[in-house]
Amino acid sequence: MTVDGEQRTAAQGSTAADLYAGRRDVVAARIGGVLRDLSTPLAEGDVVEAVPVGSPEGLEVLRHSTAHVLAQAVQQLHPSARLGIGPPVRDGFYYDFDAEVPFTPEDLKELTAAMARIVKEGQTFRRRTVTDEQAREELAAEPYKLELVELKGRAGDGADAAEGASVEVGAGELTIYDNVRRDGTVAWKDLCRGPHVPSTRVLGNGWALTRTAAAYWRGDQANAQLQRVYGTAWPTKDELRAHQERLAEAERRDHRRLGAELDLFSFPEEVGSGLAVFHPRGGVIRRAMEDYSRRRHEEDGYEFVYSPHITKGALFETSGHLDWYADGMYPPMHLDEERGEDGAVRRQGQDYYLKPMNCPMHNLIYAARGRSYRELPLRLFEFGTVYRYEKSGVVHGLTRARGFTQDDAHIYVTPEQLASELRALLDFVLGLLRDYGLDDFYLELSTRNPAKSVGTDESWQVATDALTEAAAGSGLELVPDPGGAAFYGPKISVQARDAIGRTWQMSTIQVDLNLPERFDLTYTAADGSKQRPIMIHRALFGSIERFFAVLLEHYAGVMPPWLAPVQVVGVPVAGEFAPHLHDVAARLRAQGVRVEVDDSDDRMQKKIRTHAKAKVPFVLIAGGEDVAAGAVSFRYRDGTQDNGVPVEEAVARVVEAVRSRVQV
RNA sequence: GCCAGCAUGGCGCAACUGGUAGCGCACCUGUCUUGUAAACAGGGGGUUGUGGGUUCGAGUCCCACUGCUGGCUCCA
Repeated sequence: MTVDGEQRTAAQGSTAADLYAGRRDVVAARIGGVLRDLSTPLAEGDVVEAVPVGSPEGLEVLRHSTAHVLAQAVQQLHPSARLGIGPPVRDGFYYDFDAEVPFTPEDLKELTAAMARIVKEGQTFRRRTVTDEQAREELAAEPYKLELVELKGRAGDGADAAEGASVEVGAGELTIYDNVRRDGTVAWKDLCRGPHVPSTRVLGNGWALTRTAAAYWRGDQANAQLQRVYGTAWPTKDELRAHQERLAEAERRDHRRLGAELDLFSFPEEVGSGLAVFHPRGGVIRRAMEDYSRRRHEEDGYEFVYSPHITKGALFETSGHLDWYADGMYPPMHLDEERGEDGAVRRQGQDYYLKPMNCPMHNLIYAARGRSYRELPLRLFEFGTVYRYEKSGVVHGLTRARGFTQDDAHIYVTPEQLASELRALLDFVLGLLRDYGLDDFYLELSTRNPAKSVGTDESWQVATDALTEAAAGSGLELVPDPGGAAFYGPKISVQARDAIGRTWQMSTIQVDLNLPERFDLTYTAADGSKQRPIMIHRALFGSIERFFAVLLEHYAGVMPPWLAPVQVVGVPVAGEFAPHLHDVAARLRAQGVRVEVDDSDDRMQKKIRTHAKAKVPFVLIAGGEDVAAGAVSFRYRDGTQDNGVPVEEAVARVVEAVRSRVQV
């Protein structure tokens, strides 16, 4: 047989476990290309590869096995709990249960203790094949597992019955895993495709339960709600700790936390859920972001428009938004209705809606007069604030708000212009994102969902082809997202990875042949005929508030100087040196630098601490030596110093850092 | 919207099984002021998210609402 690329012979009846007896890190084997348990007997000619616990597949096996131990613990402590699905997920696993009483944090502690006992006991996972018949019999008390068995019998193989279901029932035969105690008795069993680690001991102490949550059976809101327990699992305790440290780092960067700490924005309860107010310091950052974007758009041929926040409902009937998204819109205000004394309507009222989108307004601007092909591409841009009635459970800081401002542009082109405009647009978008400090991207192509879309197949094909071509031209990885498009057209979205590796959906570019139709938009072509323009929707930040949050988390609040609320603070070593710093500050201010001098009666060390915590990019310190030399001393945010820098040079250094938008 | 948890001065937290609110930072006042992350002293500030209930008595118990957190569903 072939073992990890080498020819070897093995005794009759030996297993993969025998081959890797000396390697404790091997948790499974790939035999003939299929992931199998180590206990699998080998046959002549088998091609065997080790699956180490640290490999992506090894981690999945480890995590899935940990999920089994969790389920065993749950049924041990809560015998009436019925089993749902328990797959591995990123960094860990979950298992869903139909439990009479929802789990509490205390339950989590008890479950952890019960799991630790099972792990320590060293139960082995034993695989056996069962017929559908046997499975139905053995799982008579597990209605959810039965449902998976039934689904397997129907179209497909059941693996697509629900997210994660593939770990329970694979293609072909059904298998049940018994958890066997040392004395040979069966502690617990579960319908499962496997494979599993050989013994619960392998799990060691590299796992932890993290939280409980509710989840709908098979991911459908119409189904029963199950109790989900999440956990994380790693090959070693050190790796578990490292993972927990990464979570702690993400928490330290949380924009909601930094927003309060740095006095940038808040969500007053009096205003309403999901509605932010920006404080002066947050306002500076936001304005710097917007100003730069505005300038770049001007340079790239965009024209700026403005539109109201509220409109009559008919506009959203024309656009189709009321058909598709009425639930996500704030309910209408019914205005102007008059009734007689008999209660009968004398004058018909009107429904007004807060706008959830800017595009219908921009279409009206386009349609305000006849358009010539000479005007195209016509690029209309607006920082347009929109309002969406997000469901209460999804509102999340600035990243999922009920009121937010899109940097929204609609570009009207002739069919001939579409391809080149898209290509240029993608360049423009990526370039601008890089200027804000993001530089690791991939693209996603969201295509038509037939159940949720309007328009002809041809128009969707044209639009999708144009986007695919533009994406290919960028050289970036393109991930398909079938059915992910909005109702009016396909889209490319730019996904950006931040400083700690998380990905965020940033810009979107959508090609739309449907709204121009609905709004009956036309232009006069060179031959005098009326033609239909194609519309491109694009948002670069998506939402300014959300982009603000992403940048804040990306930089962990340590904003590059051009975005920092206060760019320079002068700290005199003693009060008598303050005038020197005020002179320096005046020179900086004349160059547009946001600078303050700390005249408070704190001691110098305290002032440094204060401004370090505020993450001010440049602290300029001046004492007797600096004044005598006509210099200042730099203290950077990482604690490094550059002392005795001549004032002229210091000013130039700060101005250049701001101008070039570098991080310091 | 659903499930669970949480809500105490601006921020972070404390107050045993119900006995009438305290600390640190921040803020204000005064004194102090020479080299890179916290000088010292004093002071002000909370009807414990809102409304109702139980109780002799509620920050602590119950109900509703509002908001937040973590998931699920959703995200034009």
